[in-house]
Amino acid sequence: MSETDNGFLPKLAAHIYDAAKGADDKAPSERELAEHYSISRGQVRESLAILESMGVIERRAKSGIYLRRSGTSLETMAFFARAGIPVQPSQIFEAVELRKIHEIKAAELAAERATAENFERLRDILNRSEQRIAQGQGLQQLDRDFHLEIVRATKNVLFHTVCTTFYAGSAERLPIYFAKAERNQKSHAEHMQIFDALFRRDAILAQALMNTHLGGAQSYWTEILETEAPVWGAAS
Amino acid sequence: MSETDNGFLPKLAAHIYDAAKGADDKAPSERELAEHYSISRGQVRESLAILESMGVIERRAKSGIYLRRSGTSLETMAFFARAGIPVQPSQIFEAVELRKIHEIKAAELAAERATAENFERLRDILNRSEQRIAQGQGLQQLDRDFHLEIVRATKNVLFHTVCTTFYAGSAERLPIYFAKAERNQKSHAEHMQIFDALFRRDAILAQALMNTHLGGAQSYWTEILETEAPVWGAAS
DNA sequence: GACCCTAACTGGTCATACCAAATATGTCGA
DNA sequence: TCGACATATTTGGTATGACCAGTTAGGGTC
Repeated sequence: MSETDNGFLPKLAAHIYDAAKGADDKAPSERELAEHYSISRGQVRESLAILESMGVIERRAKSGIYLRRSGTSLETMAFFARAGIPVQPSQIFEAVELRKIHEIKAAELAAERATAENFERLRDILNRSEQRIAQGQGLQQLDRDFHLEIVRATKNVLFHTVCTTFYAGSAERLPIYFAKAERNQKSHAEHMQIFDALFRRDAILAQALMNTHLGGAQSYWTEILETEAPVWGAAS
Repeated sequence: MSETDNGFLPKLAAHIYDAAKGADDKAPSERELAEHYSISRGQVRESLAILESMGVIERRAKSGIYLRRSGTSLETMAFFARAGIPVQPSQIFEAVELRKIHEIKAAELAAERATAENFERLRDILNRSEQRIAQGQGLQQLDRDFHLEIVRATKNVLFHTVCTTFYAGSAERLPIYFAKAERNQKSHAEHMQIFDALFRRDAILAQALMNTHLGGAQSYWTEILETEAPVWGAAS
């Protein structure tokens, strides 16, 4: 969740998921988990309290711990992805649509509000993107940086937080998209165009370009969702 | 955060906030809190673990518990509001802007995707709004229902979840807006117009109307933010 | 007044125990 | 054979007490 994330929580969630999915959604008992990780029951309970507050599990008194697959909040989705728990295909489609809603508007606002610092960062990201492409590597991380920097340029911190959470939830499946070299090049070229539009403060053009840019990704994912099973985000 | 919310968490958060704001952001110790609520230290620690995972507090080993005012995630803001902890004015402004981004687009999508069920619910909300206005009462709850029903009509569950969280975070200050009768009438009239546009599947008009509708609220809050201190959401 | 040492405080962790409800097990009778 | 009932076990919920090792504050010294 926050910076205090110690890494144990996703591990525990993944453990519970693995054990629960084949056992009627029932997770191991607190005492079993404590013994498995060689920690006290109190520590297990602290972690379970957090997982319950996030809607990942449900604790029924005198009965057991049960996995909840219905959690659809942003934070929960991001957490699921981090823990390697697959999400529902419909959730992915919805996330992509919402991302489009956010970032087209972000492009418009960024064209108006971006400062020299934002442009500098964007330029740096584009330069490094070029290098990575020259080396034949995917630019999933830089793609994320580029888009989030545009959101940051809107100067709306809450907006940035929301979008960051979205990317955290999709981090697992971005590498699939950027596996093909042609997609990297196409993406980079479009990023360059968007940057130019932003730099020239052309909000209309920036919106249009972002629309096209994300539309391509959207149709790609739509296609994937219609043909493949939910293999992304599978447990490592 | 989720349905398991027992009501103790907001109370504890409010307690910590009250004690910490005048003491260099340092909260009472675990042992003090345990004695104050007549529960064991373990129970206190479970609650504190959740609060920490939400970014509300920070626990420094061997030192103490400290209030964090920087938490800007959606869930955290909503939680702050529920616990009666005032948020920063800038956060309110950002939330309003983000709400505008969301709901204008929601109006467009709803015009295309709304089903008979959605229209039925909207009609019901409008009817009840009329009754409330006739009785001279504010329609903060019905306003929320109206806007969220439009988002629901987009058929994007994640979208609806995000917007619901936003409203949860602003529930404390809505009554202020709807205290004046003229604002209620104006709001209701605009809702009627928006409904007509949606029903006629006129996405362009629906967007425009929603833009105007939210723009009015936005300028109102901007004005408030510039003139008043952050009194909304004050502890009850 | 600056500095240092010490004692109290604090979060982190563990072990143990008891409760009561839910669940599993085994027994007995039809 | 199978259903009904009594019993034993499991499980989450909660509380108590203890120890550790840094942090912090107080007191005393120079």
